Amino acid sequence: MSESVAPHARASEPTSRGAATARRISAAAVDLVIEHGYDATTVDMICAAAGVSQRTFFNHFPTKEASVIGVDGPRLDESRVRSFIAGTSPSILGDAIELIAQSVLAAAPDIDGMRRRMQAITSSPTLMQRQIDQFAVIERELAEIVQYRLARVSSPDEPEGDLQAQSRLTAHLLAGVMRYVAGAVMAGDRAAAGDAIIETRRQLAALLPKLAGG
Amino acid sequence: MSESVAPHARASEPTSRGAATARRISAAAVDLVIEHGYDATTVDMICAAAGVSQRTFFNHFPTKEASVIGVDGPRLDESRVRSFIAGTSPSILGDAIELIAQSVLAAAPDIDGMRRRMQAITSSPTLMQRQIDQFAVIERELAEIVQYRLARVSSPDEPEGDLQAQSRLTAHLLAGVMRYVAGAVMAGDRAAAGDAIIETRRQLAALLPKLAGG
DNA sequence: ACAAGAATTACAGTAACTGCACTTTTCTAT
DNA sequence: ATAGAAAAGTGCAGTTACTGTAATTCTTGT
Repeated sequence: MSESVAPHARASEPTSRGAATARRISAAAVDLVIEHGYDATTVDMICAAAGVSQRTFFNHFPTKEASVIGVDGPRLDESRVRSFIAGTSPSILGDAIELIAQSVLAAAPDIDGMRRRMQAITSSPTLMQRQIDQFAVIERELAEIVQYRLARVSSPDEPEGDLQAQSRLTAHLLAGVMRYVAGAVMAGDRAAAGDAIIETRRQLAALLPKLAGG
Repeated sequence: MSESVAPHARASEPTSRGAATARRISAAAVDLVIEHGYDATTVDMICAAAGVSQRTFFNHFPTKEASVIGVDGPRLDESRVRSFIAGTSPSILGDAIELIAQSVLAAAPDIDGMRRRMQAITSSPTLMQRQIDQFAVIERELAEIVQYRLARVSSPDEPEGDLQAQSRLTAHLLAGVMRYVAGAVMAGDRAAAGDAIIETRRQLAALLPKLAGG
């Protein structure tokens, strides 16, 4: 049936038959979106390119968008979370940015594939928006983690409700920062994502005292 | 044809014929979404309730979503922007929150209608997401405004590029804060939106020094 | 080899949205 | 007041994303 199922990029997992076609579909989607743009790419086109029926497409991906950006957003790395909570650096926000960035990077086994996907995503505001939304999913998780760390630098008589509110607030703040980073990277302000993150930490360090009113 | 076009709530503008039907459609949409939920409400249902053809519906609203949340997001009030820039309060973030909140409130002539719309929006995660996206539109505008204010509390030898980056960052941060406020209001943590804003300012004042690393 | 189960498929249908050509209503100039 | 222009509304046909159902083709353990 299928002539070949991509002879390259077979690094770690055996990946069941189903997952293989999912990757084939996703790859086709990314390619077509890069070539024609998101709106001009129909599901039928993707199916034809992947050698698959439309119904199979929707068995693997809930939406056309998902076939390009992926089904699941990034997850926070368990061990990195632990060291974040235990961290003593004065910049909680900076540490959190690092935590997120490292987790995302760690979850990307295929660098080249990720680069292409990024390229496809930047071609459409819709996709960029969804990508950002995906990041927001870890917000709740993040709020919980920040609360532990925040408790250590707070005065003991501060009510727990405040601490919880501040943690949630921090998580939303972080989402804003990540959004800024994403924007900076996509706008090409910085060559690599790593540079953008370092730069953002620097700006943040200079900015926060002003906002807080030093 | 239409039995009556809502005999109440005719306060200020004459509002051309076209705008009137747009309001009729939107009102029908909000009502139906509150009753059946967003997904279970079809465009055809809205059209029937508004006494309008489907084609007319899409002449007034680009999407089904727009008929519920509105076409345009909030705009910043001109005079309030001026006094924000001229402000001397130590909390820039706090002032900015106030600016946004007041602008949004000022743009809502019909309190009861807004309340109903809010109720409809909260019934669906999709709609909530779109509502938040709408807020993001003023981000660019906000970044420009913040830059003027930020320039006054920065050292004169700080490069302008940094100032610009920090302004943009602040705008994204603010988007995060507004998102938090929206979430708090919708979750019913606070009775009124005004309370939520005041409370958020308080939490922010306590939080920022910790994040900055005092 | 064969039965159980997963993967894929065709088919038919719903719902959002668009372009086009047409009718009706409203506004404006005389 | 009335004609003519402009705006608002409509019907229809078509595209595209997405879903349910039931039949069909692999894949795999024994």
